[in-house]
This record gives sequence, C-alpha cells and structure tokens, in this order.
Amino acid sequence: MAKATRSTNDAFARFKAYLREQKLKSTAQRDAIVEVFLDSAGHASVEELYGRVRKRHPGIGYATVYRTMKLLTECGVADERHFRNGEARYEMAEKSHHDHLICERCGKIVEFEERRIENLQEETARRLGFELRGHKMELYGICQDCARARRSSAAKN
Amino acid sequence: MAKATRSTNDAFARFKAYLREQKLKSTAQRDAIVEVFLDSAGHASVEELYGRVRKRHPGIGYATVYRTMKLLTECGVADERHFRNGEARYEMAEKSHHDHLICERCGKIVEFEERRIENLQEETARRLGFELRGHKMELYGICQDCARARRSSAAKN
DNA sequence: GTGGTTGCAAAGACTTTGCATTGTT
DNA sequence: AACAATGCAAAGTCTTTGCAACCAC
Repeated sequence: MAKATRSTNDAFARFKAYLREQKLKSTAQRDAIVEVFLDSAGHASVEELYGRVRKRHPGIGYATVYRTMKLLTECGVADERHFRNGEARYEMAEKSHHDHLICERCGKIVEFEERRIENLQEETARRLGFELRGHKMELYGICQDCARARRSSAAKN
Repeated sequence: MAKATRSTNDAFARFKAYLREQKLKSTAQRDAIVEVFLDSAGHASVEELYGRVRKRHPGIGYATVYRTMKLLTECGVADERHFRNGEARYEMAEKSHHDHLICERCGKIVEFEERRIENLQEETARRLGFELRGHKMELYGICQDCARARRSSAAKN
C-alpha cells in the first residue's frame, strides 16, 4: 500500500485538480495508476506500472496506463524521460532539481542534486545565447557494490 | 562531398580496421553510409542518413543503415544517443567531451564543452561511491533567434 | 567457391488511435 | 442523458531479423 507522504498527497491532489479543471473524469483506473506511480519512487517504465496496476485492477489495459501517464505528465506531476534504450520512464516531477547516476553493471539509479553544476549550466547556456529552460544529466559509472564484485571475481583468475 | 578532415580520415580508417579485425567485408554501401555520417557533423538520425545515402546509392535499404550504424558504434566511431522522443541519433564519438544545448522551439543543437562541469560530475560520482565512466548532459532552452521571433510575434498581439 | 552482405518484407518492441461499450457527473 | 474513459485490437513508429540473391575475398 502507498504510504501517503506529504508529496504524494500533493501530487495526487494536483492530479485531481487537473482533472476537474479540464472537465475530465475521475475513475478507479486512473486512481490506481496514479497510486502505483506515486508508490514507485520514480523511474517506473510503462511495463512496470502496468504490471503492478494489474495486480490491483486485473482488467486494465496498456492504453489506459499510457493515457494516464500522459495526463500525469501534462499536469506536471510526472516527467517523461528516455534513458539509454529510448524506452520511456516516468518519475516524479516535484523533485525538480535532481539528476541521475546510473550503474552500468547493475542498473541501479541514484538521484543527486548539485547546485554548482546547475549554476554552470545556466552560465553556459547564457554564454551561448540561450535562455535555459531545463536540462537532463545522467552520469554513468560503476557503483561500489559492483566494483567490489568485479574485484573479487577478478581475484579468482 | 565530404571534405576529408583529419578526424574523418581517422574515423574512416578505424572503421576499416575494425572490419578487417572482425573479418567483415568492405562494401560500397558501408562506405557510402560512413561517408555520409562523417559528413553530417553529428546528430544524424537514421532517417536523415538514409535520405542522404539514398541520393548517392538509390537502392539502399533502411536495414543496411541500421546495421552499419551499429558497426560504427561498436568500433567506437559513432555514439548512439536518445533525445527527448527516444529516437536514436548518432554522433561522432571522437569529440568525447562535449554536451548539447538544444532549442526547444526550432530544434537547433549546439555542442559545448565545459570542463568545470565535468570536474564536478567526477567529484559528485566519487562522493556517491561511483567510479565515473561517462555521462550525458543536455540543456534545453530557447535560442537567440527563436527568442527574437517570439518577441516580435508577441508584439503583434 | 565460401561466407559475409544486401534489400526486402516480415516480425518485434513500444506507443498511439479508432471504436463500441461502459461509467462519471 | 451527455459525454468522457475504458479495453481491445488495429495502426503507427522505430528498429531488428529471416532469407534468398548477391558480392567481396
């Protein structure tokens, strides 16, 4: 079950408000998808969301998940991103200023925030004549656990 | 026609060497695709490459373009990247240390390099226990031309 | 001649859309 | 009752794969 934190409540409320504004309807399916998404701590793919929603709501179709995630993106609760293979993943939009550090071996995704980098991004854009609107940054590397695993397997050879 | 710069020559040679190593064959199609790619100043999509190669080599198929770009990626001449919509684009891998600034309005892509950002990325990864292997950074904004265009169209209203 | 390569078409993965039915308001 | 939402299947993208004909070595 979703633990209702401050931010998930806000997000849920924002989604509901968006539906009202746009004269769209609340449905059990939409609620279920949004709950699962908010519960998923970000970086959920459509496939993962579909899988989890299906447990709670077996009849649901892929199309509804896609459509709902599009709504969530429109209302600013979710952000759509494309990682290495081009498949879409969604994350909470709230945490606006964070980026990703991804382990190339185990796929672990760590979020981080580094204001100094963002300042330099702003400065760089300005230098090139752009008005900065957003950014995307992913660092790829090997995490501690995997580095350790590699060392011990190397030791065997 | 391709102006044969130092780096395109190197890249072409590297590709040829890779073919030899792997006991693969040189063909007119592969040569044409690689030339067009090297000529394209990076960020070419498969569709664009296909279109340009077709002028020179009308019978060519999409599959050959995909297969050749995969080879170019394997041998380290090209890098495959996914921008906002998940479609693959290829760029020269040589220029290892540069990132992208993309206009959200006209799609213009500007490359830049900012060593100070890279240093901070390295530091950040280390702080989080990662051994940094690579990164991807895209800044999104509005370019000068588009900002100007927006201002003048706003003036009409 | 051998074995990789090509172009085509078919198949795949991911996503969107059309439509009759169902559900909210 | 009106009209949006759903689920399904069909259609769309982008990419990969199977295969017979073909070509480089």
